[in-house]
This record gives sequence, structure tokens and C-alpha cells, in this order.
Amino acid sequence: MAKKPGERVRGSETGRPIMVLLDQLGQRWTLRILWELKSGRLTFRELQARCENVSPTLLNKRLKDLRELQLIDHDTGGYGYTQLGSALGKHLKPLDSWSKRWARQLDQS
Amino acid sequence: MAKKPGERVRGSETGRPIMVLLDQLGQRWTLRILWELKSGRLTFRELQARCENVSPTLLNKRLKDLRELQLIDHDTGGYGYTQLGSALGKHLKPLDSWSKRWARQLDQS
DNA sequence: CTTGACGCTACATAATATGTAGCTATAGAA
DNA sequence: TTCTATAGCTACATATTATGTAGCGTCAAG
Repeated sequence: MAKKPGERVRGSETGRPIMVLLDQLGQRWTLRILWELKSGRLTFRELQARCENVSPTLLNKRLKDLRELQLIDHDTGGYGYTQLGSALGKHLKPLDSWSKRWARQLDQS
Repeated sequence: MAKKPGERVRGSETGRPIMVLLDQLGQRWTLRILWELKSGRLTFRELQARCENVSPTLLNKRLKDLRELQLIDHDTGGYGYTQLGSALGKHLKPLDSWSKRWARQLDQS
């Protein structure tokens, strides 16, 4: 289901890894799910609660994709990062402080 | 049109800046557009060419949104980062090498 | 043998994105 | 002045995705 590096995606015939990644992250809720998992494992229903109003249909689809892509895995504790996923998650962290600066600057104008 | 920090977005009633950001970046082509601008200013048509097959309708919508959000601006040289946008762009850069590692690891399994 | 949590699936409806065509404006050459 | 080229779009029908609600099957505790 999910597109892997090397496969064609929107905007890239060749399937360059970065393009595949950007395409995946650009799908609704993907970034948000990765964000929520930063603080530890969560069950399906916990994720549903944190992502206010996400539909179970779509949440499930994204979780499947992220598992195929080996960014998350699933055990009795729920869903959580793989090693790869955790490395990606670390790159997302700085966005929090950036976004606060952004909010401040937009307020001024 | 675009949602700003403080406004309700998918998955966040309160409009926390990070949630607004993740929602915006999670819209198709947004990340890709920001990625392409990393290497300098590009005209509308150059962007269209780099984002193979993006429709002008949507490209225009995203550019409008990103301008409202003060991440990019537009002049005779085309579209390019604002200061804020450039800071965000810097956070995207490490994703390239991460994605290569990811591709290698997926190949093995 | 019921209750509650978990991880989903089905499906109709609504929101978004795509693809193609083509319009308007500006600049430079003929 | 009229041709050509480029830029920045807009219109619109169609196709793809996402949403919201209902509810199913499984397991474990009480």
C-alpha cells in the first residue's frame, strides 16, 4: 500500500528517497501521528484521542503504512517508534520552537 | 484561506502553533515546495517543472497559503523563502540523509 | 456471562486534488 | 504594430482521499 524508496510517487518518477519521504509526510495525519509518538508508545485509541477527530479508517491506514515503512511497530504496549522512526522523530522536535517563533512573528503583522 | 497559529485546525481545537504547522505541512505538495526552494528562488513555471505533474491550480493555492503564512514571498526573481521560511527550510535539510539511510535499511529487509 | 478496552472494518458523504485548456499581462524582436 | 515568448495564473469536470458514524470480533478481568 505505502510507497517505498525506489517507487514512483507524486512528483518523482525515480523514487528518490527524499521524494518518497516528502510524499508520505505530506499525507494527512502522518506527521501528526509521528509527532504524538515522540513521548512514548500509545494504543490505537490513545492515538485517536490525541489526534482529535481523526477517523479510525484513516488512522488505521496510516499506521499500516508507517509499519510497512518500518517507522513504527506494534506490540502489547501499543504503537511506537522503531529505531529508524525514532531518528526521524528527532528531526521533528526542533519544529516546536520554530513554530512558536513563527506564531510570535505573525502576531506582530 | 490558510490557517494561522491560534486558529482551529484538524486535530487541534486550540491552534497550538506546532499543530497548525503540522497540519499545513501535511497538505499535499507543501513540503515539496519548501524543499525545492532550498536551492534558491524559482518562478511559478520552474516550480511546476520540478514538482512533476503538480497542477497549477493547487500549486497556486499552496503558494498563496505559504505567502499568507510568511514563509515565502514573491518578486521579479520568482518565489523564494522569507527569513522565517529559510529557518524552516534548514530544519528540512537533515531529512535528505535520513531518507538515504532509510532506503538502505528497507532494501535489506 | 457481563463489562470494558483494544484494534479495527464498512460505507455513505464530503472535502481535496488532478488534468487539461486557455486567459491576461509584460517584454523584446521583427 | 504585430508576432513570439515567458510568466502567472483561472475554470471546471473528473477522480482520489478523507470524514463521521456505526458496529464487529477478540481478549481479559470481575
